[in-house]
Amino acid sequence: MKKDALFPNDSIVFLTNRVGRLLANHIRQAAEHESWGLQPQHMGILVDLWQREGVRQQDLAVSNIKDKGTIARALSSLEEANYVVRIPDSTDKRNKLIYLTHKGKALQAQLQPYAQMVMEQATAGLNDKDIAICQKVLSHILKALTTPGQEQ
Amino acid sequence: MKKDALFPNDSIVFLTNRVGRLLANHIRQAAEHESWGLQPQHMGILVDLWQREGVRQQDLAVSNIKDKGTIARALSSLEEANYVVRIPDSTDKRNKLIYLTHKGKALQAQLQPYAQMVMEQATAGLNDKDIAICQKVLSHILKALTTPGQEQ
DNA sequence: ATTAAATGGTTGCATTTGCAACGGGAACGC
DNA sequence: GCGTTCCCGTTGCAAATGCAACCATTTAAT
Repeated sequence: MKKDALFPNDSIVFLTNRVGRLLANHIRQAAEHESWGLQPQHMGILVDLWQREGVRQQDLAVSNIKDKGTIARALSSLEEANYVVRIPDSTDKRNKLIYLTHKGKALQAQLQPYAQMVMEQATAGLNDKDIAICQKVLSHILKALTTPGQEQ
Repeated sequence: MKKDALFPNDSIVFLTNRVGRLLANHIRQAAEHESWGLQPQHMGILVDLWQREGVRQQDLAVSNIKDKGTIARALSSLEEANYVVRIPDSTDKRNKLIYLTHKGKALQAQLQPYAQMVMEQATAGLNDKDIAICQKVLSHILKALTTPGQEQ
């Protein structure tokens, strides 16, 4: 049993936590001098929307691993800043479907250089295969802990 | 240039963010029914202290990637709960050195089973070599982004 | 059909957080 | 010596967050 290595600083638990905040901070700071009024919380939501629009707030809450109330408030400011719109769902009036505005779509390409710059600095010296494995492992963990009832 | 894959949900930036919070949430919830009055923020600080005691608050702030004010308040509650003590540094009276109490040290072994349980669920189906590579990549990124002036 | 249970979004509240300002202490200048 | 600058910890403030309560709507039960 070499399994005592759960709490040490090189364990996945705490590495993901710290690397995650670190990367987000760097990208945000790199892009900060621009005129976009982006708050830290907004990035994760926008990333989701760049991949799939028309989702419910609840969907965004789940994939962002945040409370639905938190998402609701973040969307209010994103809507106020004209990045997204809330469209009532005609088939189920409880839902509001979230869509990007033109401004919200354009932001992806504008932020790209900053994200790329940070990632290049972060991964300099690493080979692409290891990075791919890291992504695979993290994706696996994400799925393992979010997919509701499977194991045992 | 296959470099468009920075914002997608499978990029390291957002995987680390979400997996990090997810793992921390799971461990905390798994251990929640216990009597320890632990708050989410406390875990990261304790992990550091389990590895090296007698550090300054500033050191904890840097390694936890949090504001020094945030760390100061977290330590106040940890101190109040009798997990740590602040010892004034006699050689430099600006510093306060943080040490674990007996209760704080004992907590590591008590939390271990919960952390292990969550990690086993999270990494079931992954091979140890890939997990090790993932840790290596994340450690590399952590160092690359925290070591002040290096490349370019 | 009517009632009960479940779901989605909003809001109040308390906690957590980062930022900035402050004060005490140390290091370096003169 | 004295003053300037820097570093560390603390605290006020505003923003972000989770939780829970609430309302509207849908679905299930009878």
